[in-house]
Amino acid sequence: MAETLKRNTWQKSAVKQALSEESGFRSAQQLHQVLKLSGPAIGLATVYRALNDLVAVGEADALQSSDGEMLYRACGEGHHHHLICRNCGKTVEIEAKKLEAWADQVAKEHGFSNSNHVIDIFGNCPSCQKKVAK
Amino acid sequence: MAETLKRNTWQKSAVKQALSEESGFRSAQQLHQVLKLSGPAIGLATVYRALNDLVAVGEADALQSSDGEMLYRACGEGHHHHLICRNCGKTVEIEAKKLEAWADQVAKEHGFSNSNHVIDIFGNCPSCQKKVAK
DNA sequence: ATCTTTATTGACAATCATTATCAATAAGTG
DNA sequence: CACTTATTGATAATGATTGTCAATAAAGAT
Repeated sequence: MAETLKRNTWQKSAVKQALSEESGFRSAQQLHQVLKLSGPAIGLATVYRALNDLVAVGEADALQSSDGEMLYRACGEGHHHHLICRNCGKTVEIEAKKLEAWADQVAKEHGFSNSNHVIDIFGNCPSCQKKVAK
Repeated sequence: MAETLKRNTWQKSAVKQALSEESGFRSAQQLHQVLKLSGPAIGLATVYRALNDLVAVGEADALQSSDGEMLYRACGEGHHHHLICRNCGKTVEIEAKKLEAWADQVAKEHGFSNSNHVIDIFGNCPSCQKKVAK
């Protein structure tokens, strides 16, 4: 019952803002790098904790990358999906209203509530294809 | 070019069969346990290698569990997606041929090659909804 | 069946992301 | 200001997965 009360720290704010300034998904490690550069020193463990808090409160979405890394993205402003280059990380935003509807529909059909979804496409972008075209 | 030729070993067969005898998704570590019990000693690394081979050849599907473990499942009649309960982890397989096509299509439109995609829906399954319905 | 080549194995070390520890710090409150 | 304790952060610990490399054993050739 005792709702362990949360305190506001500049670290939490920093993580939250850093995440919201990124357009796509970022790993905790990436965010830590960004934060280390653009401000006071911040601990890696703290970044992880802040991100987990954000996800718990629903202010961030999380997904696992194909290589086992956890990726985070600021949540809220209506979400879109991404087409991501496996090589250079370049991302293209994708509109997919139909998919949004489809996802919710499927969840309902199976009696699932509060549905969320993760839809991302990975591939090799044009410029990276040229480079690899040995 | 040089197609590194594959050899048949009892270890590979054992992993393949062990996986096919399981109904759902199993981790490499789990399979290793099973194999250690029901047969000659087999190395953990070997299990990982065998599983990766199976996935590469399309005889197994792989996905990441929410706690970062890689899970494998026998057979690979094309890949499908999942509806996953946030609470108990129960998963429902989803067919979505249209989405497969859509994903590839989108990738092509943007000049991306070798496209992959991740489409998963999260929610609270019926039975978990009851429990939480405090 | 025996020899040869080299893919494969397996025990263990090495990675890498993430979590746990725990003393020191600072947020919120009276 | 003083006090309580959530939070931080440096570091150790964990745990899954991959790399290493000498020893082993497929598959083909003799």
